[in-house]
Amino acid sequence: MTKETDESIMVPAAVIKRLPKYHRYLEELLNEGREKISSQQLGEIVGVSAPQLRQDLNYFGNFGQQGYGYNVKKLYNSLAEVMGIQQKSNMVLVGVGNIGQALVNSRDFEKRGFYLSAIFDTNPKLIGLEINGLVVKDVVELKDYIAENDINIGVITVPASSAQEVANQMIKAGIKGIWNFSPVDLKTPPNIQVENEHLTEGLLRLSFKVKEE
Amino acid sequence: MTKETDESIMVPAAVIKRLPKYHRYLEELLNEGREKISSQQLGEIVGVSAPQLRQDLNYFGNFGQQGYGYNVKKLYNSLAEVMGIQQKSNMVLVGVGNIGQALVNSRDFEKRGFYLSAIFDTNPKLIGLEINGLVVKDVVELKDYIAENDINIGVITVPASSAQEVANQMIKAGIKGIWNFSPVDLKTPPNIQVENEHLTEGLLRLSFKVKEE
DNA sequence: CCTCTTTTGTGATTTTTTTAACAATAACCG
DNA sequence: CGGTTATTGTTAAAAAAATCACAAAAGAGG
Repeated sequence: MTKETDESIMVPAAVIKRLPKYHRYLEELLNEGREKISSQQLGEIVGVSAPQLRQDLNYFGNFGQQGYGYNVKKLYNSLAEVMGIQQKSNMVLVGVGNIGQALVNSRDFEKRGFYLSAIFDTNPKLIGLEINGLVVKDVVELKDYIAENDINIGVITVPASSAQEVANQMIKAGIKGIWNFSPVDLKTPPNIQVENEHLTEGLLRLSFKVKEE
Repeated sequence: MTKETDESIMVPAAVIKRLPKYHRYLEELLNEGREKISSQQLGEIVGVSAPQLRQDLNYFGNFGQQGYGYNVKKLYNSLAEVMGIQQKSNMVLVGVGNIGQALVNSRDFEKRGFYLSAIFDTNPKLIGLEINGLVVKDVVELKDYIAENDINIGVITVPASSAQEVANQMIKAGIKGIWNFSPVDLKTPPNIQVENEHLTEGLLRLSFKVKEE
């Protein structure tokens, strides 16, 4: 009955992009105490068509039940598992500047199982400083720290000029994924996953659309 | 010779998404003193195929010259114009929390012509405080400020619970575009442009890809 | 326990996006 | 100043993504 969760079938990037959104809205529904939902209803809430939603979900398994719909809790948990946020993961952050500090202070991601384990910088004025319970370490310790502490995600919030160098060190130390806030497209081997938050690009796209209107 | 810059031909979202990247790499090339470049070469640098690059650019005009390629400076300026960053625009920011403060302090976008004109919050402890040259105003002043000061972009960095309310006020006051950092999909009329920076979604996508590998 | 209704999962179709191919055009060089 | 080469702009083909449509399955109600 259950579809092969085999990696052999490549999941389209467009589908991956929508997964977190499904997860977010399901969380809301769960908090509202909603028990079941149809693809039609969930699609309307999320802003995708019902068939698309069903097709997206079916890349990962058959989570629904004909004549009934989807159980909200079950689907929420299934998606969490698909995205790998059932088992917690540890992160390090390099670059305790503006955005870096904002991330350290907010730690919004901890409630989704992403723990910030240590933070690093090169600036001697910052090293040793405590920010929201974490002491800024010297970036020279980065490589050893990653290797010794089961870290699989690295957050890069350094200026463009040093982003690639930081990424290289993380990769050498065995990191699996990089969450990159530097306005740089990192050069990485294919087994290293990168997700970019190129904020300025977002603003430029907005500007284009505003002008277009 | 020049193609119609008519809005009648809808520009695909996929194309819009790539424009800022082209712009960024052209800026680099310009700084390196590069004078001309072929679609083949630029495509390799940016990471898109040469035909795609040409087709993308041709949505907006014929910027190249056969047998020569593209003049870097000319193309850079043309793209800047396409994206509407030739004329400066003024922004307001609401929500002087972690990310809000980071944006106010860095002001990375000012060098691209986006000026932060005023910042707002509801927290009495923050109102009156000066951050990087800007005094935090009470959010009750928001509507009048926007209406009176030629503001066309609003930055939302408030918690999810108040994001929609802030957006509503901005829209009522006549804003054109919203750069939204709240983990919420804002409900807006079709003439209002929204660009979301849903950071947590990025991290979840990364998690998925890391797990998949 | 049978019929009717709901709603999924999925194969077929349409639309969109990307890639390929090439004719047209301009620079370059002797 | 003409031939050769480079490279665009654009049309056509291929690939990818989204939508449609419907058979199959499960629940609900009598």
